[in-house]
Amino acid sequence: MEEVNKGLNLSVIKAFKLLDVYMNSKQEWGVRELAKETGYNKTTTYRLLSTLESLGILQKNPDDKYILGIKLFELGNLVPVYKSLRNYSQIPLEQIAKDIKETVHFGVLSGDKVLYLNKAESPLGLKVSTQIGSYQHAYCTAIGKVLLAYSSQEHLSDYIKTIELEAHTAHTITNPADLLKALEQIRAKEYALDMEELELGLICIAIPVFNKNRKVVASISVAGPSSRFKAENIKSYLSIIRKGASEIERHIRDYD
Amino acid sequence: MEEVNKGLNLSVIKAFKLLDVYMNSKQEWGVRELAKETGYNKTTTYRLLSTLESLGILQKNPDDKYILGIKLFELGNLVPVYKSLRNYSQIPLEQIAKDIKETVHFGVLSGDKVLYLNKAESPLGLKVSTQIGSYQHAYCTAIGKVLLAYSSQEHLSDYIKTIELEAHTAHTITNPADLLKALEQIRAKEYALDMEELELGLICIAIPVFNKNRKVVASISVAGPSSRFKAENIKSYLSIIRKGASEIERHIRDYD
DNA sequence: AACACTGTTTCACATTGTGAAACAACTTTT
DNA sequence: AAAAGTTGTTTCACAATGTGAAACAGTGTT
Repeated sequence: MEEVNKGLNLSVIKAFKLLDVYMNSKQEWGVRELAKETGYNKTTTYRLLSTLESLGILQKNPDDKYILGIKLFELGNLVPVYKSLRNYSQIPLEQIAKDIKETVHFGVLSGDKVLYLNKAESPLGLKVSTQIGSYQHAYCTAIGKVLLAYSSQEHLSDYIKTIELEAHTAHTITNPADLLKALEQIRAKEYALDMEELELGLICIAIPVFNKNRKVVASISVAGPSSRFKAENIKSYLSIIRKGASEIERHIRDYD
Repeated sequence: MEEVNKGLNLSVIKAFKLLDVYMNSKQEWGVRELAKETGYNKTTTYRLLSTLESLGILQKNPDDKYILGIKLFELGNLVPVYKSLRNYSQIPLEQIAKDIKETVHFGVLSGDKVLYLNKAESPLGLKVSTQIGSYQHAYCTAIGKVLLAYSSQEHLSDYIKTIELEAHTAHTITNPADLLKALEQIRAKEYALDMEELELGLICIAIPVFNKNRKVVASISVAGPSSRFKAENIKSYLSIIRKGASEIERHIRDYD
């Protein structure tokens, strides 16, 4: 229909493209609404949605809108990829969140973006809250910059070539040369700062998590409002995060 | 092919049936292996797997076996169903786990089974560890018995009629009349015990979580080895769990 | 060298999915 | 109260799409 989808099952592709729509926007969709969004015929959309509903992948609201169903939650929790990372990070992240009283994130580089695998939220009312399983740009987050700093030379040069460094705030790094310089500093200091580069008022600090071959497999960050995040705290924050990181590292020594 | 699947998309159904196989057993499957398991033709299976792989729903191991992919993890984390329950339970569960030093589970009744929505693990080495998103029989778990005890009369009589009360240990309740009597006691005491009914050496205690209409929407359980779980602790455990439950109840008053 | 496994491609066949249009059950507008 | 919007759902003729036996192409084992 579009390109050369050699021998792939078109219906299945369509079904998942329907589910994909839920990633970027609303939680509830009607038949015609989804049909317009995807460009599929109403009837086709209707039947795919009915099928997904019969499987529990989608479920219907009282007002006939479709939302993502429990079966999908269930399947998602079975995914073994990064599972050890997710499991072993849980308790250390909670400890860090408790000690620093800010939200802690744990992520890996998936393609060109940061994938958030786990988190532990700040006990305070004003806090950062991110969706586990969601993605964020790498160049304007502390986690992302750590992971970029320690990724391979080829991946990095590919990244620089292809990525549009979009300004999210006045502090976002938008110049490739500046980004490379920043990454070099991160490698030297073994931590990254995000000083309101993604969002005004939001500051993050991140460090790498190594496996036994000193390959960086993930990154931990602490994120909080600029009102609480003072320069004099960085040192103590780093030692707390590093303690958590080495706890994780102990368990994932063989991770690759 | 099987019954009257009025107008449903067969390819999509097959694709998800392939994913379903991952729920009950292994994490890695080859093409022919999955074909045999599902009864589908090798070629059909191969093409469905290729399609799912191209979507990131599955991914291939170095040895050509398929495992569940990140995309599925991502989609699973988007599911809004029970999301508020999951979110608001996190911190109270952690607090309970910290206070009691045993693993804490949080679940709802989904169909005839207990669906585990969240957990907080014991800080100790010897501990219970359950897969979030997984299911367990209701009649032989503390959470399940609580949820059954507070479910509607119709649902309960349906349950009793259809469910086979299989003995997992010598302590499992296998007689419908005994189960009904046990549920009655649970309603009277507002908590349930599982004295090694699912697994030898495993003891659980569970209480209901109410919404503002006094409808039970979930249940919290504490699970630990019989060596640590003494009768004299029950009272103090209950008060700790109840504190957590009321914390959750405060947030989910309107949940239905 | 023969066998037993994998995953993959081919090709003739018809089952299966398709989409315009009609329908039914609703709100909102006239 | 009628008309014009919505919505989800069903119909039906048509062919595109998915199917599966068999052949192929790799690996590892006997």
